[in-house]
Amino acid sequence: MRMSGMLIPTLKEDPADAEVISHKLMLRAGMIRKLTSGVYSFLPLGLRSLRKVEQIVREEMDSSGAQEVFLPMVQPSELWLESGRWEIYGRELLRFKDRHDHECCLGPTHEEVITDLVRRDVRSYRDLPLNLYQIQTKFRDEVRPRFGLMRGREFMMKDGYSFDASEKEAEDSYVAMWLAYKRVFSRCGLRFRAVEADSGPIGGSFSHEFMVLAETGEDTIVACTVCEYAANMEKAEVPAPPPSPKPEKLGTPTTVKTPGMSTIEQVSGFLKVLPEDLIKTLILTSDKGPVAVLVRGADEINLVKVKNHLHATEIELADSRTIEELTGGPLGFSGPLGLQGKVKILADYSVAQMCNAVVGGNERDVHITHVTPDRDFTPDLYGDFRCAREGDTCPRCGGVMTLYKGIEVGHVFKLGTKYSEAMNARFLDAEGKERPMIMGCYGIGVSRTVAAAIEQNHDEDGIIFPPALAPFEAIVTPVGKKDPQVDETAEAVYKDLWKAKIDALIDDRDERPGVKFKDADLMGIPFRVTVGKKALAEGKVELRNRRTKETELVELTAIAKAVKKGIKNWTTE
RNA sequence: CGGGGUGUAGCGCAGCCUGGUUAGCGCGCGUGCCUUGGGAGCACGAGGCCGCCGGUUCAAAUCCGGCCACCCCGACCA
Repeated sequence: MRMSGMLIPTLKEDPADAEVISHKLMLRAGMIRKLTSGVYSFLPLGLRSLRKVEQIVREEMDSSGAQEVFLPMVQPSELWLESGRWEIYGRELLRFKDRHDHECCLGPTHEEVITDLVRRDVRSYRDLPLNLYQIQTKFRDEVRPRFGLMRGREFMMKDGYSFDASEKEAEDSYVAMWLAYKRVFSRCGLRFRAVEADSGPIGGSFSHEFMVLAETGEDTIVACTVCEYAANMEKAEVPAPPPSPKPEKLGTPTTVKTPGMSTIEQVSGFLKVLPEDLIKTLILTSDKGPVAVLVRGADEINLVKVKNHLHATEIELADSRTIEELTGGPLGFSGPLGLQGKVKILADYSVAQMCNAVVGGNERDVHITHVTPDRDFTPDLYGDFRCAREGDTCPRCGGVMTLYKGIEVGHVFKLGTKYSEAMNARFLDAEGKERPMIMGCYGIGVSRTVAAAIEQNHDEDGIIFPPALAPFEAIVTPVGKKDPQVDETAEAVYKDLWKAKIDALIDDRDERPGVKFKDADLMGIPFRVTVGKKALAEGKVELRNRRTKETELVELTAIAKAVKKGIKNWTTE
């Protein structure tokens, strides 16, 4: 393509309303423009990158046996009432009425539509397994859209759904998608990890998130430095530490006045003890009743773990009134002593090892020191209820765990029979028995993947696209406008690159070299072929790598080959 | 939804507190000259419902009230 005729409105300055780097750079490179909050137009350059991701996804889905379909974006309320999600989905689901007063919504996801489609036309186990996917715009009316394409309301998503006749086959479908996703993100040239995610009531390892590693990620990943184990923070297991003997001599519980000291920092500072010698007592309410959870003062409670342990669907920190009713003391002074029998007490494994700890006194301005678990109180159960920390032990291999920030770009999830039961998607098995299909769902945030690639690959000059996602793989930059030989050579090089099936752009604008170089860098084109008088005198052109900034002189006749080689050997550190 | 902030030319901003000529600056844009290896220079020029509605005033970008939009923090979130 010729740059002179293209709409690539680059900007010198950062737009004021962009915060994260991918958002700033996509706006500056002329890839996207905002229409309204969380809704973006794709300009030619942005669309080309989006299409690159789509194409990779398409190829990998097709080659793993999935079939592409295209489902409606406008959906009738009936389907959502049937699945039960019309009531529970909340305001993220954009609802409206058509001219006949019919309730509709914009599809935030397509379980209902796909299940409806399949149940109408699939009756026999002979038609299974079936794996259908689409690449389409989704709309989720996010409470707070932010960070450009990272969390938009309207975004491009690949969503796929598998239908199987047996658990075994459903697992096969899941694994096939898991492998396809690994290939997709590898081909995109991204540094990523597939991490175990919370799968709620289904349990097991049937939910994986694909995380692009980037400092600006909203999610925290816990990964082993030795083995392959990686999980998101909600899910990351923390194994019970080996039992350690308690000292012979233990202090006696002593009541102390701690006026106005309700936080861990205040109490530990006031009593001159370390936060890890405090026991934090959190009162929670859930649909399974109230519960008290104990963790060490330095640890964070993991509500998802508690929720799963209780088999609850809702859980939250109790309000001050509930705390006073349950413990007799105000918020900030709860402790395990005297709570036994009143409320179920769960304690993190690490609490069992503590001795001479400080706990709340269940009374205003009172704490109790020298409390030792299992002597002064006994929890109903010890378990894994805290968030993992840097340096924790790996639950698989005993290695050391470390934390990363990540951007979720993909999610594979075993759905089981949740939708097939609710919506009656059944088939006849070999024995002629009617059974619900077993489903899985698989998503890739296509537009988010482009943004994540930029978060991971940029420098002070702009984007550094991996060739697989770059809007163009190479840009031909003639410099020295007055020289017809330069222009003619640049044209010839440009045509050579196309002949070699390289996605090439030629900067044929009447601009000074500096402007062309800056724009090429900003757009993140991986390779720049500079055609200038000096090198041309020797029959050569310059080939520059956007990432390494290294330049080599290449014979005119060998330039296409050199670019090909560069693309093939591209590495992201 | 709670808290904070911002709306002035395509982009980035000043002016507002302390009301008063034709509302400024940088970038970008157009024309001409000049220049051509890292966002050149000079000259001329186009471009503004000062977010919207109302109020105060002889007079409002500026003061007051309401509304809207957008951004950030939090809560929320498959």
